[in-house]
Amino acid sequence: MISSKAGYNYPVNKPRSILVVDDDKKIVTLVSLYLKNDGYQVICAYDGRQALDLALTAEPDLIVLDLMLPGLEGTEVCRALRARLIKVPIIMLTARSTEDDKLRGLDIGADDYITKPFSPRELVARVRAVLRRLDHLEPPQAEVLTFAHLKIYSSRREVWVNNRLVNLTPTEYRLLELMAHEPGKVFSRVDLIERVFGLDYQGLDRTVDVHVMNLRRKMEQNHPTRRFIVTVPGHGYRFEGEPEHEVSNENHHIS
Amino acid sequence: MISSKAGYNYPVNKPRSILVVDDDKKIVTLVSLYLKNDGYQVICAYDGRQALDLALTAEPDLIVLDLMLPGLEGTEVCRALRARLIKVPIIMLTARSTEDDKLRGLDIGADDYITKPFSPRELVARVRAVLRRLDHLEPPQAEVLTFAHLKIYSSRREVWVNNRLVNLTPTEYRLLELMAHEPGKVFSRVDLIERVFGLDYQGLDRTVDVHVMNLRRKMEQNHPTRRFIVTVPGHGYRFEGEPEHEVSNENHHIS
DNA sequence: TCGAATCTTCATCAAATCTTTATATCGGCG
DNA sequence: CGCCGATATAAAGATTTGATGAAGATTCGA
Repeated sequence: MISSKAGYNYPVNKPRSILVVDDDKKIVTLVSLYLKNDGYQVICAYDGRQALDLALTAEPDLIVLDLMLPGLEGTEVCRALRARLIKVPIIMLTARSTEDDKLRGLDIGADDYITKPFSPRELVARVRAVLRRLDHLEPPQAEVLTFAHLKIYSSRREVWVNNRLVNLTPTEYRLLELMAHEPGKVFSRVDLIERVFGLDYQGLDRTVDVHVMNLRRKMEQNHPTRRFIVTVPGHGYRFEGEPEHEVSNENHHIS
Repeated sequence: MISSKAGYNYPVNKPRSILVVDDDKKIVTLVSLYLKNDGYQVICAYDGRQALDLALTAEPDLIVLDLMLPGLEGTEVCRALRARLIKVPIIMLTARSTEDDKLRGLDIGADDYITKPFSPRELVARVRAVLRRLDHLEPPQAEVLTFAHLKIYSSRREVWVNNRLVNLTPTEYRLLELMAHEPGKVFSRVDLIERVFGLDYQGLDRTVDVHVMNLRRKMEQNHPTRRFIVTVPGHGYRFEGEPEHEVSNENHHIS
């Protein structure tokens, strides 16, 4: 399997190979140049069919894949690979920067995306970042947290509410990610402070309130009827992952 | 400072005991104060010999240990305990913050260290963190308390009576959780006050009556024929919980 | 170094919660 | 039956808590 090559035990000295796929040859050439300059071996493909073949036979360590390709769409290539349980990291190139495209890329299993026009330098940086992440293979952490109307992509630290990107500060993101990992669990302000700011934090615990408020405001801007973070009076906050969780004490029956 | 009402953090189950060792009595006193305020039982020692004795006889759940001690060095105490395969978690207090000291502390089997001068709050936070880390390894304590027509989800702080959620105030929840942990045991009003509000509570013990009444009203709204909290005239209250009946299928309605 | 983004603190208000007080109820007992 | 101590209940007042807006402090990158 390809992914084993790109993973944990990969020899440090052997150069990584990267498959670059785009129907625009100029782009492929430019990107190859930069990647080679950074010490990678580069394989090229110019359509989807070719890309899929090479992905399977050459077993690259990473794929840079254009979303729109002649013959076989980039998304199809991605899906086909994932369907075969091939976990090689994929960075999507999206022509337009519509949110739809970005989301589509992440949803079908891409590890990262970058929108055209992009600087080759940034692409190289992202390649490095993705590979580094795999090498460290962080404590097994869900890469994507999915709930009704909410997706959290931890590889990019991105949060999407109702298919729209939410611009969060680092603190807000960490708060949300922490709580979303254990939906329903009540976190006290002290819990949150210790795990978001560290054990040596000196400030007031009321600070959490403000961050939660800002988080709510930003998220509910995209989904006014849904409250993701619920106050538990006297004790703290919790993330509600289930869309239909009834929180009233009215006299109705639960099936 | 963190404004958590003293007593809210008191563990429902058995309080943890912590051995604090330092030759500086002022430090011991200060640390003890903070730990007690967080709901721990504290034992003190002022030299290494005493520390080792107490560690063996009192069997504390955690030790806060100064590195430099008269008589027997902290490192020696630590080593001696580990040599006897005693795995009690140890947090080292190191006077200086040289990398050497830190490493030495961790090398000889400490679980964490903190360098002087330190904030008592940070120490308490580290104590909590170490204990939490250990708890994570153990089979988690009863996450759900289940009785006939009553479920208490402690991580969610939710109480369900007859499959309906009951909206409790913090005090009501704590009262119920405390008593439900020992069904049948009679709690005097003073017992309840001390464990729910803390030892420094100033009010009347009659206050408990009111909370019990509110608790009953809310619970019996969902199950009029059942009295969960029974009065024991002249003594206090006790929780009556029958173990849950056979539940074969979740998809039935209760009428 | 400056400026923008972010974080922290603070003041205020409304709502939830807690405590006290006063009165009602209950059970046992002479 | 009426008294007594103890508990239940309702209601009023006091306190605490959380939401929120805004000001000041800090951080970070250009």
